[in-house]
Amino acid sequence: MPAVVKAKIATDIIGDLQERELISQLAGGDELRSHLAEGSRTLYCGFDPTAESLHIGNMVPLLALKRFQKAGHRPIALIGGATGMIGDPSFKDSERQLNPADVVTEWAERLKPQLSQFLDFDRGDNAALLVNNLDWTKDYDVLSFLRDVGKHFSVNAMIQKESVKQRLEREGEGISFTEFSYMILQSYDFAELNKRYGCTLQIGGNDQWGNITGGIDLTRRMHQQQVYGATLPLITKADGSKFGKSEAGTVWMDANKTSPYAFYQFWLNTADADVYRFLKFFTFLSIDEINQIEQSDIASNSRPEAQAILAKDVTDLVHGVDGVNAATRISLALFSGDIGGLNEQDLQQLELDGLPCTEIAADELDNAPYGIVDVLVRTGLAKSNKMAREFIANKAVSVNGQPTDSPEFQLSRGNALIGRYFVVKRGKKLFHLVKLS
RNA sequence: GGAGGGGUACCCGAGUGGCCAAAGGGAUCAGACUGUAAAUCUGACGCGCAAGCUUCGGUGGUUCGAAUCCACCCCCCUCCA
Repeated sequence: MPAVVKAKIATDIIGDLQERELISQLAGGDELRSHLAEGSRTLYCGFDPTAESLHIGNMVPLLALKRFQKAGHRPIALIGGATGMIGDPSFKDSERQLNPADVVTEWAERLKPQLSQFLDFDRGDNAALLVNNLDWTKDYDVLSFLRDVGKHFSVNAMIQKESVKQRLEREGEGISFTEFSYMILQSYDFAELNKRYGCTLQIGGNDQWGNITGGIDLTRRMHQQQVYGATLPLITKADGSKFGKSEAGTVWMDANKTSPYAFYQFWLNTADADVYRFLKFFTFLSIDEINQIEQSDIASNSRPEAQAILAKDVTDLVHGVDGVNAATRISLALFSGDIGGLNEQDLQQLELDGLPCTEIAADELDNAPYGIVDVLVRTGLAKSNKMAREFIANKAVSVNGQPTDSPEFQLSRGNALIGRYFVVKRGKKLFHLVKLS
């Protein structure tokens, strides 16, 4: 175990996180505080490959790692190549299907760049690390594992964990041994990271409490080391709906799954009741700065600025300055610009910037012009012809900035912008670009 | 293995031979109001321009007519063994 860097750590990171309402539970409490105050410590957070991309729900723990790094500690981002093969049962109400091994491998691979972009890997003493728990589990044989690791776990204690209780107690539901073992694997990660890197703190979502305390116990038993844990709250919205979904579904961090524009729009649409909390959760603005924004929004008595700041900051964080520029460019063009007056370059830029786009062969259109109803369905702006007609009847559709009130309206070269573009709008904020090719 | 209860649209849930494309609520979507908020109000919410067509766990059957009755099958829940 590397010697602890004795440099005095100025920031009370736990206090800072608490101020941001980012601490749910602490294992270790005051002792953890002084442990962190004494010097640069190593901490970790795991991310299982359960999808091909991280989503914004994963940002809270990921940013927390970054916050710790900024405070002088060393973060480890762990990819759950092993745990992802098993599936975490914590607070899940039913057994889940195992993902195929090659899929998990592929997803794990995709996590790497997403995790890396947030952390600083070139920062002297507290440069971040990226590890994969498959490295220390894949060649561990069953008998040794059961003897060396399993022996430290009491099933009596494991079944007391709140995270699996409903699976054990609820009628008609069960839990396979496979999922039940998940806790052991994750606990072992903590012990292993403690041994390898002197890692003394694990952070994770609220639902990870049981797994984290499991790791604390195991590390004490295997390595006689006192380690700590902290959980972060589940992000909630004031209106009770689930955080992280837009009308298009999950908001992903992968630009190919959720464009920077859509990402930016998601944050821009944050409710007033949530936005100042979200600034604390998702940005690195100080509490003072956030309070100042809130005060000035209240004082101005008009449209608050907080949403724009949030959207810009978070988009910058995930998609970089180019992403922010693309997103704001589109937003400006669509929401406050004159769509009919966009020039060719603007329109091409909209497409490049990630506005949803559908191509229609131009000669196809010459033979049989597309009615607006068809176009709405084809672009996915309406689910059925019937819906499309309803939208038109409700005056909810416009083409190139011109409201369309007839279902007979047809797209043709004649009414295209620069002869080949249509900006179709449905409702107040849903846009689609149609391009003739 | 025995006894009872249940499976209805995205979710919850009413309906027990025709008046049922199926009450009510939630979610969702659109419009008005606004700030690309919230709240509120209005409307839509299986498919179809329409005539009409396809839905009530599955498959057959009874009937002029079935979500509703009958048979068999599948799944879930409760109690007993």
